[in-house]
Amino acid sequence: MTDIAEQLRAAALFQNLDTETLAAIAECAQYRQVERDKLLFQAGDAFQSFFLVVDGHIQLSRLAPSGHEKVVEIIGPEETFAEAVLFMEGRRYPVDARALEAAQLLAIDADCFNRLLDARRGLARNLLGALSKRLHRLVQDVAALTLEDASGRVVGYLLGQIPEGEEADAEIHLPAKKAAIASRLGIQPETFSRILSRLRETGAIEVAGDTIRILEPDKLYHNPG
Amino acid sequence: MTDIAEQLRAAALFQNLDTETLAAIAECAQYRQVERDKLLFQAGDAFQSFFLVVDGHIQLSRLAPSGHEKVVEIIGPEETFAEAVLFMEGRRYPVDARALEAAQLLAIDADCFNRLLDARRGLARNLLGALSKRLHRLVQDVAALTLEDASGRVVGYLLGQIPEGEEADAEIHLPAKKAAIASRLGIQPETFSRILSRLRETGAIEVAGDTIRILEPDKLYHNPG
DNA sequence: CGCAGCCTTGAAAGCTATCAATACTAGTGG
DNA sequence: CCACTAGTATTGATAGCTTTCAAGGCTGCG
Repeated sequence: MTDIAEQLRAAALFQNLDTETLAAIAECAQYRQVERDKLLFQAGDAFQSFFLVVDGHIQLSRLAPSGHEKVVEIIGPEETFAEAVLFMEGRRYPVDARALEAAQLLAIDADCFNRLLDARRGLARNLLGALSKRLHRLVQDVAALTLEDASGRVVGYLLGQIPEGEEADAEIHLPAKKAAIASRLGIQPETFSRILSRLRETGAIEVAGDTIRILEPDKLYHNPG
Repeated sequence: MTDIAEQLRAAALFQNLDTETLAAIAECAQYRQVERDKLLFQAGDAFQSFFLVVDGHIQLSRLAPSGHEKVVEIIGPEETFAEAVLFMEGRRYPVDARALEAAQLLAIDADCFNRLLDARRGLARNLLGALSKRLHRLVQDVAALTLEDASGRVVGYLLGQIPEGEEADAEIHLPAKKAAIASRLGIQPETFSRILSRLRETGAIEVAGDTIRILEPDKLYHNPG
């Protein structure tokens, strides 16, 4: 098995595929580096490939007519993005993709992958699963944006970042600059900072740079602004 | 071709499928009526089938811990919903589905449809297309919720409701009670009402019950609260 | 006619954004 | 090793938009 196929296997999108199929996909893929703060693609660009993050973090964002930027998602290692564009009319990327730090990616060629899609059973199913999961997360985001206030969204985000099986005394590493995370949560950086301060003052969390330790999960709730 | 197959063909999800495949799907489907305000399913219910709206409108909503209800989407005739649940872990509906008015639906059995998915080429592709489209819309929603204020979202919604090729003097019929649409837009009914009033006062629109006429599209913009 | 539900309108309170200034951090160069 | 600088984060004060609470108006139906 090639190096690339090995990387692919790590992604949820490509799990449970036979080695032959993985090898075929690997033929469609090639490595790509992006420097910190560089654009990988821009909203409106013609769609050529989708991506698997091998190392680093990529930020997907949209620009508003007013000039404000909104972070839609922050993608980390072993996660894929832009797969959905394969099936969208127009075949253009709907968002900007920017590297938050120097990142290594695998670019999977759209046309090449498309040909595999009909031939290989299970591949379409994997994609459907991946899209459904993303869909579900987005629905949750929309609900959070309207049902919860800023504190609630921050708390929800922190809880969602807790690593598996580490409920007590969890330590979270923020995957991006605080301003980017604030945007992802639909709030201003200042508000994000203030909310963390309040949580810190109540003894719920401990903040040290981009590391946050959850001390008392119970205290996270009911901290209105 | 059966009556059911004919209905299926209307949905974007089942377009460009050969008649044999359509007939096979029709075998998985059966009619279902829902009375006004009745629940079709509830968040947490075991997933058994997804739906095509033949007539009427269905509202998908989520209940917050606080007891508030948020409308995620309003589904009209020839549209499908809950397809994504087919591929989600847990196999439970993530939202409530309620009829806004007496509605007729086609319920497509999940297990039955699932078996077709592997056998029939093109079917998976259609699903992928449908999910991608929905995904894209949700991303736009998320962006709108954070990039635009309440007026901007209302205006965006109105523009999105304009029927094809009717740019000038368009007439819009609101598909649901104003309170439901307000929730969909992430605002309170009072705010929705006030924003429509302001647009009316500026001469941009004309409101008569659930019918809205766009008089001067240019005036829709730049009407801060 | 009268009731119930929905929508509209008004006034006040609350949350978040904005503007502004100060700390802090990391990387650079003297 | 320290000073400097640019970017990032925090903190403060104010303004603005939206929500909330309340009351009045409208419409359709029994």
